[in-house]
Amino acid sequence: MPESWPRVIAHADMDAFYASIEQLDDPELRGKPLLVGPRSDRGVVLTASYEARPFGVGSAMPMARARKLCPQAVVVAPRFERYKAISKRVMRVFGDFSPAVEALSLDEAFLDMTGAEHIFGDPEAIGSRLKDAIREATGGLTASVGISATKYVAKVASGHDKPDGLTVVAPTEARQWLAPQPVARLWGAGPKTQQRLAELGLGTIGDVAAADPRWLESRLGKAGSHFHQLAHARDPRPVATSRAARSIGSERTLTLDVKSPTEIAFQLRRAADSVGRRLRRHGYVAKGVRVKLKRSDFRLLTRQRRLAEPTDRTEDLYATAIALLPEFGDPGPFRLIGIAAYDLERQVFARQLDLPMGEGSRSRRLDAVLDELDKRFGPGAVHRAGDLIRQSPIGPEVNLDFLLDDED
DNA sequence: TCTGGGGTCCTGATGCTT
DNA sequence: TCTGAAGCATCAGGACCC
Repeated sequence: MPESWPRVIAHADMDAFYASIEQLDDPELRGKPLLVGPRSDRGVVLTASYEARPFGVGSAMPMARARKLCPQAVVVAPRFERYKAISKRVMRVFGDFSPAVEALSLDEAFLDMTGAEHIFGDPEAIGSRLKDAIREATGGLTASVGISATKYVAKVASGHDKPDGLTVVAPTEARQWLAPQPVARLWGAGPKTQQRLAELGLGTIGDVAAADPRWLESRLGKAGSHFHQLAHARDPRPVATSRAARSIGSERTLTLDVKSPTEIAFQLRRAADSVGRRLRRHGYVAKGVRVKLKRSDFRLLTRQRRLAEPTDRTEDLYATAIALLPEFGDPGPFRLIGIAAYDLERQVFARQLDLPMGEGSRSRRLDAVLDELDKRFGPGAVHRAGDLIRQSPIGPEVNLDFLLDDED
């Protein structure tokens, strides 16, 4: 590896992922402008195919506007299960190239390829082999790849020549390469920050690099010094292979705004059910519940409450959400209703510990589990709290879900 | 034109503890 | 016992990303 490459980081980004999958699955859609998103007008475009983009249509655009701009576009409802399945294939390809893969979403990831030149060749060779492998594994989907020595520059590079692009930026050239690009390419600078930067007379990444970092921080807070670092192509963040979730939520924009307490309660129940299911599936308990309501005028309101006991039970989430409602002091109507579980903690499932499932009534089986834990960890090392055994020396929690016959 | 759903992180206000 | 400052946790809101 040349000494000028302290790390080799690739960022791979699938091109118009959802739309390309729809075109792959249905040859009729190939070569046509296509929008993936809700068929109703109350929503936004998830992905527009490259044929639709010349009409000015892009993701996150309100569906109603997209249809006006491109009336001939075919609209397809998203099929997330299908996208997940293809994503798995793509991620497996990434895993063949590097043990250090950080997935950012279904369709993009960072790969730390440091030291892999001996196997795959120089950065250009790595990039084209990666693209070929993706195309082969998916039956024809393309990805754009950026390669540099930092995550940030690799990310900007992958977006430089879309679709089906490959951009390699040597670390010695990174700063110069970034300089003429607009501040919109700063990762983390959205519309508000771009506006602020413009007011400060900063239009390009080079302008940000040339600015005094203390002055930037005084104007933009922590983000100011962060942007200054990025503008100098400095980004020491490692490719993080795993991260624990911090919150799990479910929210829905309703077809019509709702005001009736019954309807609000029904939506909270639906959201609590979805969140509870996902907490249990992923082995988390939550220590807090947050309710989210969006008024008809789009003002977003949140209220949250910490729980006396961590939980993954739908009933607890729902009851807490209902109890939070009076704290909003706003009767609605609301266009969006949602719940999030936050302050998550991993728990160890009794099944994973190979504890006895026991026989007979629930309380008899519970006694059997407690006896076994006493034997393994000493009397009193664990105790029961609700439907969990807490303070286990082998993990934060032991879940007794399997004793709950009436659980879903 | 009229604004999704899944998240993360940051900031400022507030209240509790020492 | 009172008071204030410092430190910390929590909460609500906002910006951002894909």
